[in-house]
Order: sequence, then structure tokens, then C-alpha cells
Amino acid sequence: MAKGRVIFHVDMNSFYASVEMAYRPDLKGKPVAIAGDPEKRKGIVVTSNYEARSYGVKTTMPLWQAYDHCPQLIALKPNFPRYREASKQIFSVLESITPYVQPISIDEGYVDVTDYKGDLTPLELAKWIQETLLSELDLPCSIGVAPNKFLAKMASDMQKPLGITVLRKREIEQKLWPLPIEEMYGVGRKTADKLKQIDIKTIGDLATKNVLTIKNLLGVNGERLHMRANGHDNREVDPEAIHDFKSIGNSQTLPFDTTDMNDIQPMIKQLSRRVAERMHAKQVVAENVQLMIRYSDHKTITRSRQLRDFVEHETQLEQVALDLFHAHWNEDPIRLLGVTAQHLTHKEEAGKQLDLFSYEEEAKKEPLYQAIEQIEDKYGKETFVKLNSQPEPPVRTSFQKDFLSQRRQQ
DNA sequence: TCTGGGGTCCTAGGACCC
DNA sequence: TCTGGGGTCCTAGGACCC
Repeated sequence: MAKGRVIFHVDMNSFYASVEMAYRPDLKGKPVAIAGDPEKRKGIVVTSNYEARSYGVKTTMPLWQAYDHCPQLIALKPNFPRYREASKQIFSVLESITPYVQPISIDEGYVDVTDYKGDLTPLELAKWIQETLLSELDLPCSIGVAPNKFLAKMASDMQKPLGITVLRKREIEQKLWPLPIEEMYGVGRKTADKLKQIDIKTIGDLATKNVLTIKNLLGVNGERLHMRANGHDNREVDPEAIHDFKSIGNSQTLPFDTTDMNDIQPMIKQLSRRVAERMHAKQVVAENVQLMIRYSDHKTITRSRQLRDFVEHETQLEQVALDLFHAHWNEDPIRLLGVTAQHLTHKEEAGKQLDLFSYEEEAKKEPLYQAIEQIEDKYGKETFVKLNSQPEPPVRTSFQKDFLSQRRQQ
């Protein structure tokens, strides 16, 4: 039986708007929204404070519509460097308690306080975090306290702003199950629609339904949701998870829909440059490049290419992206373009692999190696084992196996 | 309502190998 | 010979989250 854990989910309240209000106290009490530039067709509300929300302003609402609800709305463009700095301060407060902190995004994270050795109870500790972030940084948060990540996440949502909610296993029937199914983390609109068709309207309906019914409907994700609705989630708080990112991409909506290569090519170049800069900052190289095209009707396609070599420079990314573009563009007007680097490897690691590769390339030229290869090709690769009557086959590193299987494919 | 930009994970079919 | 089954890689798209 695993030891019970105590997990916090710390979720900043209307984060971008709160940071702006911390910088400009004169904004307090007024309706504030952070939104893109309406001149550039990016005018949607990213976050708004609670004053703005009380007028009906919502996230993803076009800005013009937000003004309809609230004419005196103060709309600000996002200042990401400022939010990143605030985020750093927040996480350093959390890390002052324990190293078991997992940032999930710029404004939320998990903390595993199971092994916390201080004098405070978990509830007191949560209060200390909330009070410290508010007094030191002027930033409000909600905290969920629970035996696992899922329950902590659901708990932090239950009281906003400035809430602290404890959700114990024995309380889920009373506190979690009555919630509408669309409020469950991991259930979006599509999944909610499917679940409602089999009469599942609350998290409790999901939890008590036969798991096979759910699995038939939603696959493995259904199984997982069913587990979570019953309060089971054994994912660990992993402080390192933030470092092994899988892709780096940039995309941008054009100022107007276009079919003109004089607009398209510079945009692809610019996106490639930004991606290359971010790759350089993180010291990674990529083996796969993806191009995204969104047409004026919002239909979006992605096309990617797996490469034989690592790429890292703007021109390399641009070349592949342009190739993909020419191969797949249907000549309809384009609204948005995106370039993403995937299958990333740290440069050091890639360097080692390249060294090993050239070593193997050299080895291939050796007469003995060639003779062995020829015999293996002719009689199969087990030949030498049999001939030598060795008790164990020769040990090959996984790299060598990959290398040899690649050779066979060529 | 006419929808930004950053991501992750999962699915599913085809190619190819054993 | 037209035929089983498992596994991996590649590609494209979908769902979801902040």
C-alpha cells in the first residue's frame, strides 16, 4: 500500500491581468482585459480580471464584443517578459518549501509536500503560500490540497479567487461528483457531447458507469477519465518534466488573407528565424520540421518531414518549410502560417551521436568488417555465433543495432 | 460569437521488418 | 504460395489545455 501523499495545485487567478494590476495599482477596481491587437485581427481576450468578468467579458471573446458588454473596459496588450518574470518569482517562493515543484505553465504548478518537515500543517502551509504570494508579489492564487494531482487540480478550481480547498478521497462523492461533466479536467466539448449521449451529465455519472461502456466510447482516454472520476491518479510530481519539451513552434495570423508569395515567403522566413533563435537558446537540434497552413475558412492542415540529419539554422528550417509549402498548398487564400521544430535533441547529445556515426562509417571501411558483413548478408547474422559456438551472442549496443538495421534498410 | 498562439498526448493507417 | 501476427516508424489529424 503506497503511502498517502499531499499534493498542492497552485493556480494564479487571472494571471496576466493580476500582474498588470500589480504594476499599476490605479487599474484596481476597474475592468481590465489582456487582449491581442484588434488592428491585426488578433483582438481576442486572453485574460480578464474579475471586474471585467462581472460584465460578461470572457476568455477568447473578440475584443469588439467585450466592448459591447463593457464599454469602459481597459484593454492591454500582453507583456510576456513581465509575466515570465512574475512567474519566476512565484516558483521561487514554492521552491523555498520543497524541491518537489512541477511547473505546468507560466501560472500554475504542482507541489508535493508529503515530505515537508516544517512545523506547519498542509492547510497552514497552503495559507502561507497564498499570503506570501499576495503580500510579496501582490498576486492572488487559489490552491487545491489533495492526495493526488487530479484531485488537487479540481480542488483549486472550486474556490476562486483566493481560495484554498481541501479535497480528501472520502469527500469526492460529496464535493466532486455533483459537478457537471464539462468541468472535469480532460473533458472538453467533444468528449462532453459524447458522454451526454449516454446520459452522463455529472462527474458522478461517469464515476459510477461501467468502465467498459466508457472505454468503448472513448478508448484509453475513457478508462483514464473513469479512474480519475473515482479519485485515482498516480502521476508523480516531476520537477524535471518542464525540461524535456518535445517541440518548439511559432505561428502567426497574417494581417490579411493572402495567396501572394511576396507575403508568404517572408513570413515563413521570419517564423523559421524565431524558431531557430529559440532552439539556439535551448541548445537543441531537430530531426523533423512541421509546416502549418490555416486557410481563410479556418481549415487547418499540418505537413511534416522527417529528416536524415539534425537541423538547427534558420535557413535549414526555412528550406524544409518552403518545400512542404510548395508541395501541399492548395492555392486557397491563407490566414495563418506556422513552423515547428520536432523530435528535438540536446546539441551535446546530438554531437555524440554524430561522432559515433562517423566512427561507424570509418569502421565500415575496414576489410574485416566488410568480410563479416558479406557473410552475415549471405548466411544471416547468427552465423558467427554458431561458428564460434559462443555461449552468448556478441553484445551490441542499441546504437549499433539501430545502425545495422538502418544499413539493412538502405 | 467568426475564433491567438503556445503546447502535449493519442489515434489510425500504411510501409516495412521479422 | 496470397497467407498470420507482432512491432516500429512515419505522417496527418483530433482533442485538450493554458
